[in-house]
Amino acid sequence: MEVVVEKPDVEEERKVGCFHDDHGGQIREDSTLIPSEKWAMEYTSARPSSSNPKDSTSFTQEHRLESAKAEMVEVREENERLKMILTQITEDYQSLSDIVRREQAKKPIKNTAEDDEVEETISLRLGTSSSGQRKEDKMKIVTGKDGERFGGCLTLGLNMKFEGSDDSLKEPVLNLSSDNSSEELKEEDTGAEPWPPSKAAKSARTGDDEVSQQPLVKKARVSVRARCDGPTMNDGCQWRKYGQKISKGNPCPRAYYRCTVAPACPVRKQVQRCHEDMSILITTYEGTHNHPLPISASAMASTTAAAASMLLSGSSESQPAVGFPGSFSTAMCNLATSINANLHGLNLRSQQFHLPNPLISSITSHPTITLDLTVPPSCSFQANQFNSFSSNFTTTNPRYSSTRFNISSSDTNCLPTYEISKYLNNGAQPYDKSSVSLSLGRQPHDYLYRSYLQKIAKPSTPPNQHPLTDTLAKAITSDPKFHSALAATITSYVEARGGKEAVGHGLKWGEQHLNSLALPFPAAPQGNGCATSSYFNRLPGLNLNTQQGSLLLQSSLKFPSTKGASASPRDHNTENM
DNA sequence: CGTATTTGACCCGCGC
DNA sequence: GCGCGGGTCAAATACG
Repeated sequence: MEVVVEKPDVEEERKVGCFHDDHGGQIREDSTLIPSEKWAMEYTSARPSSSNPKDSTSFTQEHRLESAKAEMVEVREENERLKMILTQITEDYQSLSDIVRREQAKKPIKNTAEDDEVEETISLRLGTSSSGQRKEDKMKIVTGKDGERFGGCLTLGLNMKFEGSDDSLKEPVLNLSSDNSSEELKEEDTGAEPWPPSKAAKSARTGDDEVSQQPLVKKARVSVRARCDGPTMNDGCQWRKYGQKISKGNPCPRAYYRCTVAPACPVRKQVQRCHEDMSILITTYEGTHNHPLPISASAMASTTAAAASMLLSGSSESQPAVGFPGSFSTAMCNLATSINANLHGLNLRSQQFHLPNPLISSITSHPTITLDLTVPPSCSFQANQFNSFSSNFTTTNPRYSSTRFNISSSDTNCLPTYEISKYLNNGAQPYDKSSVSLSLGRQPHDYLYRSYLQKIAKPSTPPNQHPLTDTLAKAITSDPKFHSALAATITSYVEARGGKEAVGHGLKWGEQHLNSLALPFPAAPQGNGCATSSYFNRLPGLNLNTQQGSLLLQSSLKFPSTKGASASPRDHNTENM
């Protein structure tokens, strides 16, 4: 990185470029003055103001000098912040490496066949308890306890889920009912959804014999509906078509693909156009990659993994945690973040993202989660004009009231915004009595601010609503799973923004930041919104603004990326394998 | 010529 | 037990 110190006469125009260039250099080594700063010092000292009485613009030059100095200070402060972030990342990386090393040391060396057990962490926890239950359209999800096992970024969501494990996870059985969603199920059934269990059994041929251990277990599937011009979504992975069938109820042929990144990768996907709207492409993923993935592919993979983990995390709903739906929220955060990080760059015609009702289905006893990118959101974030997408998610578990998640994103150049609005009508109420809306995304500042102002201006929140910050604070402090969810969100976002530099840091980054900041946070804050704000504001790069009924968790994380725009998730998908 | 895709045959689970 | 339908295999074909 070369920095050219220009003469003052010509510097004015290039100064900004110098600052920009210097960022990496500052972070890299210089702890003192950057060259441009040095120049500013020399310039200011060597050229006293009004040295030339003839110069009628001396005042202007002096003014420029002042502003230049101010910019220097800002840049220097920014430099310090970036250095702190880098230091923290380095430390986190070290700690994560230690953890991984310890994990590997604990376990005997596994062969590649056993590596497939990573995939089993999904399949072993999902499935019907008995085939007879299918008639009742009910599904039992069985969760395991081997959540500690993880492999690579793909299992991030799953891994995170179990990091926050507690007693609620030890009740592994949950009945997920889709009774109130039969219509949607039918619709999906005529589409690309069915994935008979025979396939899972067949997959045993390819090496993983977990089916023999749990013959009734079905793999989780993630179906993505999106408007797509191309024959398939560019999800960053490499696929080989191995079959095509005309399925019943849909004249459009269904194509079968398998992942060819690794020879023994068990991941399959089905691609089928919706016969009702030929512009909609239905892609169904099954399985977990047993190999490292490029950033572009891991984005989609982590999204599907997060979606799958959200299926799994429904198990925690059987025991509602105090304040927030625990691992479910974690998985949702992972999903939301993964989606945010992922969907830019897919060759989608629409980036509206909608998780319709029902989201979770049990067609052919396969737990399936559908991510619908085709339905406009019903919320106020109609940000399509900003190249955004949003996701609405609604659980249909009749045991609990609607839990709604909204994931929105827009311009990748804009700061991401994590919004948790209407989080619990009453802090004392368990989440299952409340409407929960979680929004994660990137909004243009102006638009976000506008909608934000609208929310503030519109006193739609119930008069008896407790201060949001109280509720959130309680949730964070009382529910470690929400804590984990937040950490996962931050971590996932960091990975998405930081690319290779951040991938591999795992969840520890967000977790540790939260942990490190949790200490001064009162265990049971009482109506102290400032405490909450300061709590988040101390998180590097995160700004939290709280208002009644809405909470903005604004991230301005900046990474010393070598490429100026490489932090954009869109760029991650430009790598097409 | 190597690789990817196509396509008919086959397998298997499930419902009747 | 039989038929149906989804999923996979593998030979044939297409493509670069």
